[in-house]
Parts: sequence; C-alpha cells; structure tokens
Amino acid sequence: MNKRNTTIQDIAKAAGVSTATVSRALSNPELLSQTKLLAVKEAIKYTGYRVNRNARNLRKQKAAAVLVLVPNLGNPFFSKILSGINKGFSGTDYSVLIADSESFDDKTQRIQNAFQDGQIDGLISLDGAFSENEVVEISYDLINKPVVFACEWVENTDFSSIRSDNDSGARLAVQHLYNLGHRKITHISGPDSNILTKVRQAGFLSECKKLKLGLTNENIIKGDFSIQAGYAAASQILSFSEKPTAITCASDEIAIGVISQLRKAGISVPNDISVVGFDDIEISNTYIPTLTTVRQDRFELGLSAAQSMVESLNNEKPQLSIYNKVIDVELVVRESTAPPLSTK
Amino acid sequence: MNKRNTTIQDIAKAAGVSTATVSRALSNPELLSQTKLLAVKEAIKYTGYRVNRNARNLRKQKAAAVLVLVPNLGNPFFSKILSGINKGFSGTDYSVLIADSESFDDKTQRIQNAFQDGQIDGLISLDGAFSENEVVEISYDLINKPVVFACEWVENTDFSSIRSDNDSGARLAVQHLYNLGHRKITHISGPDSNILTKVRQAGFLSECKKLKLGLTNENIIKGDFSIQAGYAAASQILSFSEKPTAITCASDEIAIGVISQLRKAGISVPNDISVVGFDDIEISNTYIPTLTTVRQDRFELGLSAAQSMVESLNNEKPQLSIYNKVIDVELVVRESTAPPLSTK
DNA sequence: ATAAAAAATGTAATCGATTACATTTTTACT
DNA sequence: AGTAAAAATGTAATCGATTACATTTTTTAT
Repeated sequence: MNKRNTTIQDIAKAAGVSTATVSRALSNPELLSQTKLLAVKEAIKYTGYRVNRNARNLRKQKAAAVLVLVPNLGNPFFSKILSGINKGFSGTDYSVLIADSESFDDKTQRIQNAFQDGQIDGLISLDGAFSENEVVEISYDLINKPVVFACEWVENTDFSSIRSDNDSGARLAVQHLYNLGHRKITHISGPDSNILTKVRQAGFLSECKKLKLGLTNENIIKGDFSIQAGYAAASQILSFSEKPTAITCASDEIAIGVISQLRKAGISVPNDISVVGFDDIEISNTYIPTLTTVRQDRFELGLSAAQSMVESLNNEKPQLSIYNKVIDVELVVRESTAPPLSTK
Repeated sequence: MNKRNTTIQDIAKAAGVSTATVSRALSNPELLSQTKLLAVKEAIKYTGYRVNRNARNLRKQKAAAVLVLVPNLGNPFFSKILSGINKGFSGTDYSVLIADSESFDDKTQRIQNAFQDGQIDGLISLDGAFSENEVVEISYDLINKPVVFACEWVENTDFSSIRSDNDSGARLAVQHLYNLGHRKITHISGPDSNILTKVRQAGFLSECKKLKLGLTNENIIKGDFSIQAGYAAASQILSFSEKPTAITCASDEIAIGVISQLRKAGISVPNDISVVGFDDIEISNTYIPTLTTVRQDRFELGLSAAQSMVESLNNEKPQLSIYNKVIDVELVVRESTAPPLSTK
C-alpha cells in the first residue's frame, strides 16, 4: 500500500514524451499535436494518474480553495446558503473551506493567516460584523484578493456583495399589514450592530412614515434574531398600555418566539395580533399558524456568491471591479396575518 | 504587492542559521539550543513569516485537511453537527473541507479523488448511504486512511463511528407513551434504506413486544425524514378505522408535519393523539404544541467525530483500531404528549 | 526548393519546506 | 586531558508539477 505515487514522470515515460508535454496535456491540451495528446491521455487513463494538488499549487502559487466564513455554523439559517455556495463550486477545481466566526478570538487574523499560508485564494463571508479597524486591516492585506460578502456585508467598504433586497422586504411587510387595515405596527429588530437590522429597520420606519402611520418609540423593540428575543419582545409588548395590532419581525425565529409567547398569554395570532416574519425558513410553512413572511432565496444568495467568486478567481487581471447583486425578495402570505379586530 | 514571499531561506539568513534549523524551530523546537531557537523566533516575529502550506504538505505528503461529507447541506439538521466538527478542529492545523453528497453523481469517486489528489488526509462522513460495492471500493483505497462515520454509519463494516443511542431513544419514546397509558401506538419511519430508520424501527418494535402491545402492520408507516412525510403519514392515519392514540416519529420534522396535518383535520395534539419526535431540533421547543422528543446531542456527535479523527491523524502508526462511541440520548417531555382520552 | 514563421516538444530551473545524512560542538566520564 | 557519546547544526536531495527558454519539426510563402 505504500508504493510511490504515480507522477508526471511516469506518465512521460509511458507515453514517450517529456514532463512538459504531460503537463501541457493537463492544462493546455490545445498546444499539443493529436498524436502526443492521445498518447498522454492513454497513459493517464491506464495508470489512473491524478495530479498532486500540493505540487501544482506550490508551483502555481495558489491554493485552489476558498474560505467561507459563517457567523455561527450552528444556526440552521446558514445551511441553505452553504448549500448554494457548494453548488456554485461543484464542477470547479476549488475546494470549499468552512470556518465558524464564533470559534476564533480574532477572525481577522484567521483570515489573514489563511491567505498568507497559501491555504485559500478567496474569501466568501456570510459575516458582516467587521469593525472599521478590522476592515482596514483585511483590506490592506487582501488587496487583489477576491472577497465577496453574501447575505450580510460591511457598510462603507468596497467589497463585492450579494444581498437580498432587505429594504423592500421590510416595506412589503408594512404594506401588507397596512392593506389589511393595521395602523399600529411594532417592529422587532435584530442586534443594533447588524447591518440587516439597520436596513430592515430603516425600511420599516421609512414605509411607516410614507403611509403616515404615527411613529412612537414603542414602534421598535430591540433584540437579536433568536427565538428568545421573540419571547422577550412579546413580554414587553404585553406590558404596553396600548398594544399594536400587528408586528413585523427581523427574522422568522423572532416571529415564532413572539407567537409562542403571545399564545401563552392567551393572545391569538392572527386573531388578536398579526405577525410577519423575515427569511422564510423551513419551519415557517408548517408552524402553527403558518407564517406570513418575507422570503429571501438563501440558496440563490450562496450560489451567486460562489459564481461571482469563481469568476474573479478565473480572471487573470487584478479585479478592482466590485460586483454587487441584490436579489429580490417576495412576500409570502400565510396564516399569521389577518385584518385587525376592530375592522371585523 | 507582488513582492516575493518570505521564505524559510530569508529567516535562515536573518537568524544566521541554516534552513534546517529554521524548519526544526518550526516543528521540533526541542531539538534546538536556546540561543538559536530564540534567534529564529525573533526573525519570524520580525518578518511575520508563515510557512507555506503547499510546500510543507508536498514534502510531507499530506494535506492537512479532512473532508466532511454531508448527505444534504441544505438540511439544517446537520449544521449543529458541522459546528461540533469545526470546534473539534479549531486549534489544530487541519482545515475542514465540506462536500454535499447531493451534488455528486458518484460520491465514492469524489472521495477517492480527494484522497488521491492529496487534498485530504481523512474523511468524516455524516452520510451512511453507501452500497456494499461502494464500501468495498472505498475500503480498498482508504486502507490506513482514517475514516469516521458520524450520526449515520454503514452496517457490517469496520469503520469507526460515533452515533447516538438510537435504540434506547426509540424505546424511551414507547415507554413514555406506555406509562401515560397508551396501548395503540404507530411509528412513522424514515426511508427503508437508512440505517437510523432501521435501528429506531427495530427499537420501537422490540419495545412494543416487550410491553406486550399487539403489533399489526398498521403499526409502522414508511416515509422519509421530512415534514412532507409527516403530512402523508397523518393522512394515512386519518384513514385508519381504528386510530392510534399515540405516534412516535423517526424525526422531529415528521412529527411537526403530522401535528400540522392532524390539526387541519380537526384532531388535536396531545388531546386526541400524542406525538413524540426524534432529534430535538431547534424548533421543537417552540412549536405549538412544544414537542416531546428524543434529544440527540448533535454538537457532541460532531465534536467527538472530529476529536477521534484528530487522534487518528496524529497517530504515527497505521490505525487498524476502530473507534466506536455511542452517545446517550435523552427523552425530553413537553406538551405534545398526554394520557389518552379514554383514561381521562 | 528554401527561408521565415509558426507549431510542437524538450530541458532544466523553480515553487518552499522537510529530512537523511554528514559534520561540528558540547557534555560526560575516566 | 583525552575520548566516546550525545546534542546541535549544516548540506543538499527531495516532494511533484509548471513554465521560461531552447530546440526541433512542420507549415507557409515565394
């Protein structure tokens, strides 16, 4: 079992050509005559030869791998995006390396190291939580290295990014509730620092203003994207003297938490209060009640990011161009929204 | 930006030693005198040198990476396992490569290629769906290469595996229902070919027998692990002349599908029928009703698999030893189970 | 038929680290 | 002090592919 690997030398000998010719057969077959090409191909088929990635990468000074940085791998939200990314790289020569932001004290360092070690050629980040300092740091080192942000992104930077149309999403939710007759709407938001939070919140506020819904500081409740945040927000809402008739949430998880908690307090969704989520995760279509939500196409998000990365990688020239793509979202109306009580 | 990389040569020159000494400082520092070691360390710190992975791997004939094969990346069930695996490799020199079984026509080929290309040193498979032929194929090629199955596994083979105690899980569910007073219980099963299906089903049947519950061919309904399978199974159950008073499911997703569908038919869970899931996925604790289920610790499953892999990898000797670990499961009692109507 | 241009092929250096083997330095012991 | 053993260090081959440059072969044009 420990016999030497088949190398390009062996193929050269077997096919009666030089190693250069074998190498060319591998990467630039159009440079060869039919005869030699065939001879090499036969030898390769016969021996079952495969190129040694490490040797090739060493010589070519590349890694043939990209790093995908996930804010929290344990969160199922990201798996569909990962699936899309994987799809985008299948059929290419690139490997997909996955790292979990949570498992590093210093993710910037981690990224830089991976590049410097020659472990990766590019970075796809699903994590937009980089401080200004960190961005400066990676920007400096990663100049001319392809970087794509997917789903989340970093404000005021010029990295490529693929994102959903979060602003529209937030507005669609408000419009839907407005059309049902709701006038008092609360938004449950994500963590302050998160870019998605900001954009969705801004969209919410802006749409409310446009529709001339009076805004108070009870219109927005801060949380994070978790089910627990939904619990907490619901408890808070229960304490309001004048309760909203509808709630839009920055995530489906929040929405589920809210509904579950409201129900415990004897408040029915959608009869007493309507709830709209965001994301359209798997469960939304089966939750009781099924969830009205803003669907973002996570698979497509990942796929696009991967494709744009592959394109950058295949580009010879240093790509100073920034690729931005905004993917449409869609309001999916289900059971968790209904006209407010007063209009019934 | 295109200046030459810092190499071991540069460090050697800067520290006034040979390249061999630098290399030793990196991998066998105990071989060096304090003086030289310090000199090298200084030079490394000063230059910010990092070893080139490709060069090292080429020379050492290894990849410093493992492949994780996931049956379906889009399925959130696996993300927690992935998270555990990642954790297990953090702090090591190994990279984690992820592949989605679904995206290959021939996953066996894919695995073999990855090994032959020198892309990976080991395989962690969350996918147990390998035919006998396939197993023979990979066994032959992967002899002396560490392989660990996590969560799923392949019957009658001697690969290492980390798995949950699925048999106990299935029994716990039945016992719980029995203790509540249920005597007519139906099991909704996964795909026939799946090993988890088989084991959980066997556990179910065996426990029913033990408790002297009469078994008919209506006791088991085949499906897959999906919510949709739950829908279908529920519809089938609705058509039974004599309905069960309780249902155990091979997954939480099935359970959720069942509950949702039963509810549509006006049957309440747990008032009319009790339902037990399997897995304890995120949503189970928030679903309405919250789900009684068998918890398997997916993070731990991944973590253990990674740790056992790291150990194998660090072992100089060819590891003929097979490592098997069974992780305890736990019954989590929530709202979806209650005594049957007749006893109330 | 012949020179020039184009195409095909070969030779050998190279990518950057590791390590077998050789050599030098230090330590231990009589 | 002298010598053997142990420790530290150095030299140079090696891992396996790519590619600049050199050389040979074929094609094209006159």
